[in-house]
Amino acid sequence: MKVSDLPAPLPATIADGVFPAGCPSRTVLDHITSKWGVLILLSLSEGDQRWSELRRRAEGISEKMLAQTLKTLERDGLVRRDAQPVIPPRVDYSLTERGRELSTLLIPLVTWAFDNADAIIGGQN
Amino acid sequence: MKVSDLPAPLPATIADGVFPAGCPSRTVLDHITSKWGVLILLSLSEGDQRWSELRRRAEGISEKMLAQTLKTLERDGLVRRDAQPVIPPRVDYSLTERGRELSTLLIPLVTWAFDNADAIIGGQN
DNA sequence: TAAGGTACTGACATGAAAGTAAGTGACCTC
DNA sequence: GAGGTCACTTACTTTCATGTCAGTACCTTA
Repeated sequence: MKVSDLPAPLPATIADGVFPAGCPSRTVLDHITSKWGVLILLSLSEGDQRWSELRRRAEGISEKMLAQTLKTLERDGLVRRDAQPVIPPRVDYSLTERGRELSTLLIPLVTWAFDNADAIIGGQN
Repeated sequence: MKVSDLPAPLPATIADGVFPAGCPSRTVLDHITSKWGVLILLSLSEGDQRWSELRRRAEGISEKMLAQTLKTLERDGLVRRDAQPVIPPRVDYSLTERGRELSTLLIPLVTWAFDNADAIIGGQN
């Protein structure tokens, strides 16, 4: 094993503690690691999408959860909502700069989960 | 259903769809993005730790949740449990190779959340 | 005339996740 | 022999995330 294989050290604030309860970072972490949050962010990292596309792509999501998750992500400044006043309605969702930043970190994680899923779940007798 | 049963390999499958409901990768993702799972993995990335140390560092966790989370992570092959038959008992927890791999992906994410938390939460009038 | 697409919202139900609190066993110290 | 330490387990309760379903407003296609 090489030294370079070791994980990068955590910032001292995080390392010691792990980090405080009730800290905003916990809330943010909860949002971005939520069941549907990850999926939405990932889906949008592929490009702008409409409500109905997201609904299809985040397989299994209910309309209520889609609305709720999008609202949270929008409030967090990760997703942009662009409603056009046409009939029938057309609403496009896209990542903000911050959202794109986040998705670049999320992608390796999800890719890893995807690659290791069989070994992890399969290896449990 | 196994991930390896899916038609296309990696980028395409994740990109398109986002990925299937009921897929093992969703389960794995749920484990590693769980509220306490992240904190435990992160804490252990700093080095081996005992039960009581983890309890302190993952601030706010109950004993029940600590036990449950550790069990899940152990089953997933991410955490190693080393119990010494001494009195009083001493149990050391550490990351497996797979766990260390994962933590290298988790750290940038958590660091990002930490760095952006104030801007995200604060920016919501 | 009816059915379907589009992007939602709101009321209600439920089930899983999480918290609370107490108990356990083997020993050691006071 | 009372109380403390350590690493848990178990039973019970509460909270919250999520699901289900119905409704809205307007237009298009069959």
